[in-house]
Amino acid sequence: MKHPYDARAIETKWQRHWKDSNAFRAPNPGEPGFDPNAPKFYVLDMFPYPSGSGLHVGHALGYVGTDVIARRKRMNGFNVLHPMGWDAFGLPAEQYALQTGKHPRETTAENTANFKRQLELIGLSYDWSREVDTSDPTYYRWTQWLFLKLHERGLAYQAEVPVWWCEELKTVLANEEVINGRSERGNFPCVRRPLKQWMLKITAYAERLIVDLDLIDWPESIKIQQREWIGRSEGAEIRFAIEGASKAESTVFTTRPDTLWGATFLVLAPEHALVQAITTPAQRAAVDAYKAAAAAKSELERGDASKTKTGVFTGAYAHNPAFEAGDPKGRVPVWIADYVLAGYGTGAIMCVPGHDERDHEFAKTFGLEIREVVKPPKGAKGLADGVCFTEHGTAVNSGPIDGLATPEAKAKAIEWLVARGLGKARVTYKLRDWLFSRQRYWGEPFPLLHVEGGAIVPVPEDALPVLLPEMRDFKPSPDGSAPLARAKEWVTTIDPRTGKPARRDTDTMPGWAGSCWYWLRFMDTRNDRAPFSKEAERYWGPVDLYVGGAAHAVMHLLYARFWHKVFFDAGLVSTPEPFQKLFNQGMVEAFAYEDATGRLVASDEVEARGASYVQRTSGAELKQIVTKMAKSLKNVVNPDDMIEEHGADTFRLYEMFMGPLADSKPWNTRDIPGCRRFVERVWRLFVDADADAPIRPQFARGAKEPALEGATLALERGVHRLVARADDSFTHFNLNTAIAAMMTFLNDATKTPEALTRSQALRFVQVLAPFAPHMAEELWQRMGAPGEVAKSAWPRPDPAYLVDDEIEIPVQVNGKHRATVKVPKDAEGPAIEAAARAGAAVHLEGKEVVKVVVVPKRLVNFVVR
RNA sequence: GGGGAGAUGGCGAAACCGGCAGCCGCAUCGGACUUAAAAUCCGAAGGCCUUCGGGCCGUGCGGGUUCGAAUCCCGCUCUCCCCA
Repeated sequence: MKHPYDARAIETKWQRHWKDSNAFRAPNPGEPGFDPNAPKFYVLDMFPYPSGSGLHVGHALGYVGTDVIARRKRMNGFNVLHPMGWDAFGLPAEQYALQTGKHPRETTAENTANFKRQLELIGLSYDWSREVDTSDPTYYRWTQWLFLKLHERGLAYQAEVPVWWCEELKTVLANEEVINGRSERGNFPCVRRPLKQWMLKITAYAERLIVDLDLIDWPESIKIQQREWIGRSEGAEIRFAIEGASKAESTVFTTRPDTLWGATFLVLAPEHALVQAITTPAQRAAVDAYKAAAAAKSELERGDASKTKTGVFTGAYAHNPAFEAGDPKGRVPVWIADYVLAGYGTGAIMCVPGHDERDHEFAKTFGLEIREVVKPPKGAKGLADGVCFTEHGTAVNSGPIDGLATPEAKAKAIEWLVARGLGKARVTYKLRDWLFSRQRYWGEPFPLLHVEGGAIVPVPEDALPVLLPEMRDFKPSPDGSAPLARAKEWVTTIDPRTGKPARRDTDTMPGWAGSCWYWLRFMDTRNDRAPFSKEAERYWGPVDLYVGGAAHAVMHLLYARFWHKVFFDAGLVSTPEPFQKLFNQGMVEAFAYEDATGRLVASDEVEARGASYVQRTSGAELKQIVTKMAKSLKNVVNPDDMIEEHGADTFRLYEMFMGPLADSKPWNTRDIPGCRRFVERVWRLFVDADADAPIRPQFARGAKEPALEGATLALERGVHRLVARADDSFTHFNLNTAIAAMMTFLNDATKTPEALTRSQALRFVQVLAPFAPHMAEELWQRMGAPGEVAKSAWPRPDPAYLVDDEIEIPVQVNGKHRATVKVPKDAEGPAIEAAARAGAAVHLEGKEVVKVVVVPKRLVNFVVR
């Protein structure tokens, strides 16, 4: 064989060609090769954290998807920006380092090299000249610079915030390292303890983060999740004076100011600043004990409404401002309870046990007064029936607002409070300010100096980056201070502005920091005077299509939007939103096997016996289930192995052929040969492996084009249908249907290979090109077509070829399919009906036709009696 | 606990605006080629029944709307994902 299909040879050849010719470099405006007339398209993957285990086939799904889209967009004439980089700072590298003693810088370099090798093996058309690494000083220099922009605008501040502390490990732990109040490592008890931390004031943007969701083309489900997360609620702040000598006052937030007249007690968060001051000596011991217990709980446990309510009386009383001074109904006890969170609203609530579930439970548990102030509408159950009524109704026992429906009662109550100076309307959000400090080593140092007198000043721009000091031992210190605090020479510095001694800030930024602006750096990666130039941003921004897992629905996508909006306000970017369209690819799952007891059996111990599966050692019958890929299940599939065995083109095709990009679906290595066969059949259609010629003569340059008739005409229709179906697949991201269309065309062409023309073959290869780019390029070259298929113009389907002259129309009787008739494609209603009557005559005989539904080009339905 | 997505043959799936359910593959079975096997090519195939004409059932379950529902509405079950 002189021209066998040799995936490895073809793929190596073209990957080298793309690299050597910078085929996918996207020049910026003003650079050589930039085409100002072409529209731009910025398609971005969520960049990966380069873990030690490398890419698996699930990561590859999104990357292959965006690559197919990017390649087709180039063929559609767009300037395509399609970059890739590494979200390289973060906890896992540091934990790995603590275990192995290998510096995170080394492991990160190895891991990114491995990731890049894997991505290149897949034949992805990234512009590698724009590669970024968030842990590289040339990158984090600008992360620090942008942080200072936030700092300048008053959006970064320090606060005492509770963090997880593990006494046993003598360290601060991140949220994700604490599970049910115990350390993930070692399972030791943890407590929340206050520590001074950097916070970012994302709450200042809460409203805009909600409102601007209307500007972007994102899945509604993600928008809903973000709105939920931000959790806007309207209500009022009301001031309750505390009884006694102190002039203390407690401000509560409520969404139901109309129920003020039913507030019979207050509950403060255990951490509330007032607690200390108002607790009576008799209650002090109980209060202190309760506070200590609350500190050990996570917010989840505390907020869990199903749990029995706990709380402690402070001994103090407050005055409900709805009532006259001295009115005993206005004298309400003040409790503390852990279901009230310090960070939400004002950290204090007024309790209306008649109309709030949790307050109701609490009052019943502790024997507090329950008063009805909202009468349920007719038919609904209320306090009279022993039920806590929380919906809208009519105000009763509520003085000035009696008789009003809940919405009006709310408004009137606020008016009444404002008039008396007792409260005001307020909107509050569940969203909390963002804890931005970590007491960790492997992250961006804060570019801040603590100078004499306690002030904190930014490091001047020209002194950036503040380099992460070289340290060998970066375990957290036993006193809870950050590892950087031990880099003594690094910490001790001078303030370049005054020449006076200063101390560096020793916290580092969280793993999210680098991903808060990377899409901007990609626009102008090598800029060393600014994070990115205005010209580049104005041309490339915003990202047209952002693809990643739905896992990042809130955290990353909210943080990224927040930073982008700050940049927008600072005049650094020209759009209020960073990502115009968002698309979530599905999870790639894998089969796993469980035995009769439900125990999981590793995939490599499983053998297929026809349609069933058995355990190789025991012969026990197993059930196939679908679950995520995990090392522990031994069902992780590595793309390297797949490519080694079948080639990158087959691998890419299978990734896309599995199903719609958005769906979760199981990887099934057994299915790959189908795609492999497709690739080989394409090759054989074009190349006679035993001949001398690199391509069958009928497809070579200068080959005679047969007339458009008979089988050739049928194939011509097929090509147009193929392109139309492929185009359609790109609007819905169900690229599997484009591949199905190619297979259909191939099946047809294989039946009458001599009828296939060079022009049809070229167009087929063009459609193939985004999916199987190496083979497409090879065939394109062998056909002697000009340039590269990657840069050729995507074919357009001609509607005239999309429909046959005669079409088949189903005929139904009473909605049941009874016959199929052939009619000319433009046949009108009466003609179709006549044909249908004839076609379904047997089924109409002796029946009375009551109604006929004729949908031209679609169907006919006879309704008979 | 809250939020999101989903359920179609043995398996992955297709089906545009409500109009022939199951395109295209996998696995399976039959045939051709071969000394043989692999590869390749051709063909069958949702289930049940059949007098071989065809008939009945069928898109997680139960209702509804409609000439007509995988698709729309109401109620339920189950699965997956995310957050803390």
